[in-house]
Amino acid sequence: MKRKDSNASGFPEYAMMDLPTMEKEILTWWEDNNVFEKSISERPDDKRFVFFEGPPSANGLPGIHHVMSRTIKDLFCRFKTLQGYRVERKAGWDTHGLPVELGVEKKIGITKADIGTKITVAEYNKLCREDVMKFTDIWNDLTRKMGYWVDMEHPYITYENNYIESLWALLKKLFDKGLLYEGYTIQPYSPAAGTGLSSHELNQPGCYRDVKDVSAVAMFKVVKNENSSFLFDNDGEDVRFLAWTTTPWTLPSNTALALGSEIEYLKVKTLSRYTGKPITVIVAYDLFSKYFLVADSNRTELLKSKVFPLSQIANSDEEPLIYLNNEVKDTAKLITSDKVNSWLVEKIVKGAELEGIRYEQLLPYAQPTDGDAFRVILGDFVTTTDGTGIVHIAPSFGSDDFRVAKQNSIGSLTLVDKQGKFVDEVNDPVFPLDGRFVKEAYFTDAEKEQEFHLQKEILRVNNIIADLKSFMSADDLIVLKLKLENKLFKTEKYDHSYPHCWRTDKPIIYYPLDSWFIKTTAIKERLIELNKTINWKPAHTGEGRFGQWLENLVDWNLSRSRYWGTPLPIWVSEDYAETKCIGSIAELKVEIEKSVKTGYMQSMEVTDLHKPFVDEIVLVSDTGKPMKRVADLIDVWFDSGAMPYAQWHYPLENESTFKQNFPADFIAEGVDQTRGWFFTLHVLGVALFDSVAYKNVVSNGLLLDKNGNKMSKRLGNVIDPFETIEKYSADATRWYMMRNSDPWENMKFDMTGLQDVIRSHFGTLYNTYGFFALYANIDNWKYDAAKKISNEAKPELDRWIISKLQTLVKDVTGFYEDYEPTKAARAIEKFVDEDLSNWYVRLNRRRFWKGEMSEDKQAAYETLFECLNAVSQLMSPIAPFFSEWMHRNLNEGSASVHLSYLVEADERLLDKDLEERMELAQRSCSLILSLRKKEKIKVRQPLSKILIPVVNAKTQAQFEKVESYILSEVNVKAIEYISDASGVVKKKIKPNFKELGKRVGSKMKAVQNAVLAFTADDISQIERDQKYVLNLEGESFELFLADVDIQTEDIPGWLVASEGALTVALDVTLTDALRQEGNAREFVNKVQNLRKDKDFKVLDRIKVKVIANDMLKEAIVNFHDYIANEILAKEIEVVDTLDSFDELEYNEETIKVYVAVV
RNA sequence: AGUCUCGUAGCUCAGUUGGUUAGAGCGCUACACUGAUAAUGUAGAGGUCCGCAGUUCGAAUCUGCGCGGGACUACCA
Repeated sequence: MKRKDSNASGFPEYAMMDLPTMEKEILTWWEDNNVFEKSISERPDDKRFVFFEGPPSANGLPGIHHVMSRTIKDLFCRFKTLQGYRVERKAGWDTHGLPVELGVEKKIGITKADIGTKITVAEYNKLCREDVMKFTDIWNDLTRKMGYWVDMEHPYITYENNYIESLWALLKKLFDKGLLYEGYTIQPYSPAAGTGLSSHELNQPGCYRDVKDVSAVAMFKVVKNENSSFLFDNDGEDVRFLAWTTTPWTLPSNTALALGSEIEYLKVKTLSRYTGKPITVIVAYDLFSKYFLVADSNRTELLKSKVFPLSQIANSDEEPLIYLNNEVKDTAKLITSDKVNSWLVEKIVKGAELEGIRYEQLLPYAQPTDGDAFRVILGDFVTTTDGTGIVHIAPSFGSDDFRVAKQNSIGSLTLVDKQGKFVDEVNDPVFPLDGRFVKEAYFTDAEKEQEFHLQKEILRVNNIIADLKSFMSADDLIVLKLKLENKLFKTEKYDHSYPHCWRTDKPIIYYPLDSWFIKTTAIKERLIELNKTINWKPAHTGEGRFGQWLENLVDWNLSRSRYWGTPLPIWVSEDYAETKCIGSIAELKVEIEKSVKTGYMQSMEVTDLHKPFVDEIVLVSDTGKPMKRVADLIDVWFDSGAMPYAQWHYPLENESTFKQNFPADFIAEGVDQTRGWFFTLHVLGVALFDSVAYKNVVSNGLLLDKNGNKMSKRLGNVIDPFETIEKYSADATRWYMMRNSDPWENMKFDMTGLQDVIRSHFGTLYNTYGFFALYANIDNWKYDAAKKISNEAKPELDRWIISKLQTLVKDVTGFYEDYEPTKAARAIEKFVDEDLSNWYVRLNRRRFWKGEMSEDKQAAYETLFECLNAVSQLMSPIAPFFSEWMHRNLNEGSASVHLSYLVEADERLLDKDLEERMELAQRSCSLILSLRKKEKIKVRQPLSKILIPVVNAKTQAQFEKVESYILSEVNVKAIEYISDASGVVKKKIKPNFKELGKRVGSKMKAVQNAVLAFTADDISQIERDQKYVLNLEGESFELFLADVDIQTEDIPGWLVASEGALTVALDVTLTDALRQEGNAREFVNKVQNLRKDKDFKVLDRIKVKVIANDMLKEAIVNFHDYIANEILAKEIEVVDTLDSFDELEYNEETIKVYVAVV
């Protein structure tokens, strides 16, 4: 930054604040002096603060939101360094995963289908490896420029062999603990492509498409037994559950029905619309009108009112409510003429009462062998938004189904194979289903044609459809079958959006697939328990979002069918009877040796743990069978969740390093990582070491544009971090982000806010420093701790700001320790702006520039120096550059502020009384200035007297100590204090609701009225006696002084202003003497401005000649010395004519003045 | 759809265990101040505290039901 002073000694002074340039200079200095390295190496090895860096994906470009999250990471690390901790920060790169694969595919113009044909897996992975690190330079550049201190020279990289080897070792530990198992889960699956799909893939554009499917409401016949008998009128009654499905092909695999426990269900007598037979159906109340004609909504309400409340139903003698064709009310007349509109509501029950009721299997092609089945269970996912409020459960074809079935020990049927065809067991004498595709879209045209002829023939032969017109899908056939068997209530076409496979364009199905899992449910309790020991910022993320997630934990599916990632180190024999989990390269080599000896493979070097190399390895089982690696890669979240271990190549080496660095004291990432990195870190910490992985975690919110929209390239509202830093500086950006709102809130990023921060905070501080440097250099003052003036010897204002500073140090340290950066930043801002700049410096300006060096001056320099020095430390975590700049300016030749040790608050320097009276002074000044303003009397015009009513001696004593500040600030000669006894003060009283409300409660209104009715005598009485007995409707209350607020309302004859309990009155009478003095000050002001215009030096002596009017003459005569002293004039001469002069506006007149340096 | 979260002045945000006149900064308007001067002060205008209902003597604050924004998870009969 451009220096103003040419001489190198003293405190540097600058021409203009230029933060971006300042930062570049500081960066160079840091690098030349290895400051970051020193900030670690100079701290003791045995006092560590452990930080984990969440690895960003180097595959994408950094954005402004990275500046946000990294500011948070950086600032707490810097803060802990100030406190004397050693804080190592190892950078990391997340390098695996689908985005990398997709990036490469886009780049070279292939699709997944081309892998293995147009390009080998080896070539493909090579490209991924090259491509993923392409932006590292840009990342490193941003890291440097934003002042984020992290070790970019020794990062952990998730694709490196050592890293992967660590992952293998950890997986093996899990395997040995029995926490790694093979199981199956319901996943999106494309039969046509023969592969499972991830949610990423399903969420690609165009995957969800609107299709028309056949939906069916099937009827499940209730088995009458003890549980269900209450649903039956007689033994012959045919009671059915209605359940809706958009995938009738899953009905043969139905094994349960799910109801909502709080949902109300109706038992309704009606007639089958297909067979005309009388049936009784169970359907949700809310959906009743969807299937049965109800005249109008009033009827629905009536229905409800007649059958409710539930508690009354049991012992109600009332007739059941019957509507027939909406009119006739007679059970006997329930007849066949109008099937849909004939109904009779008999009963209403909650879902919970129906739990456990059994029903007959709908389509008994096969029986489940893995559990009980065909029961009513309760599911929290059941709604009444559509369907019947009863959900058909096919555990193999829906994830909710699977989960709820497992919870209720319901058996399952998987009557569809991996090609998407019904298995042979679905063998129906009439309807050709076995071996056929469940979705019409899977058939080729030729197959469809062939199948159509077959269907036509068989339906004709069986006298079902004489002449079938078109192909029937599996859904159609099943619906037809149900219809014929009186198991169908209704069917219709249904439009909905359904996911399709992006490779084949065919609809996907949900299908149980083999996958490898980490059994997180086995350690669920421990995960929850240990989570409670983690300090989450904000707390609700830990308790709410994360806590809930843990409560509803499912096992972690590790398997991914991908190419570029960490291979699962598990080899299995062909019959799956034997399994080996490999935990290291060494172990793998031993196994390869064995295998080579057996002859299953050629000897080979292990150089890369990725596909396809590991897949070429065939091991030998203990019983001598060949073993192949399972094809899966693992979830990339395992990569990053394992970084506490793998970054050190632990557990294969570096045990002591690991132990020193686990668990983390602190981590921070975006809130979107709650179920990502925060979760996987936690799971692995608990599963492997029964420990939390981190003790404190800050999850920051999203960064939005200034209108609250998400930043996106499409909207063109993306903020470039490099441009922002270049233009406004990193410090201002960091400070703005931290001070604007708590980091866990979403933040609207607005450039004008950034400019405000520069102007108001950095500008003020820069100015304050500049002011200090200017005068300290004139006096050639240097800080010398040995010669310090004791605090007691310093004036009131100095002790005040020092006291304030102690509070600030204490508060800010506490805020940082609580991970509350916003509170810290705001406290610092407030101190700098309100206390230091706008009160301390403003009131003290004279002390700095007036006269020779003195002890008082020294005290002022010392005080301001100490404040600036402490502020630079306190702000250094958030604004590392500016604080460095100020610190090094203040302490010539010193080391970095980031190597310093944080000041501690000295409680002895705290003086609450002093702070209180200074606040009285500030508030008084503000009131008096507002009075002056109201009367249009400028501050330059002295006034004679202020009147302040005081309630007690202490308050008066407090005022007296700060009297001089008030008087000089508002330019008044004297303060007079009056007590109540004077009787001139008119007061008003009102109840203190907070105090009184606690005691009188509901009588508050009456008490309020009584208090408001107080006379002046009543008020003096309570002030004198400290209490007052109040009579209210025969009861008496003791009212104490603390129960009321008494304020001065008016002082007759004075100009009065009040704020809370503080009242000031101002005497605005102007005497001649006052007027003359005012005129003198006016003249001084004008001449001072002239000096400045003429670029006189601050210390230049001048001579003055003036053609004065009478008003000015008088002032010059009576206040000659004062004027001369102020304007540094050796002589002031009143003359009649002037050859050369300047014109000055003086009290609405123009005067001629000549000034010159002598 | 579920979970979490946010909603206070034109903008960005405070607002303690509920307490009666809801605050700050910026911006706007007006007026001052002036050897910190591309700084500063004072005043004014500006609010259905997202809505409705409830609890209470009293609700921005507590409860319920909605509305709107956002995130995550899920995509389901």
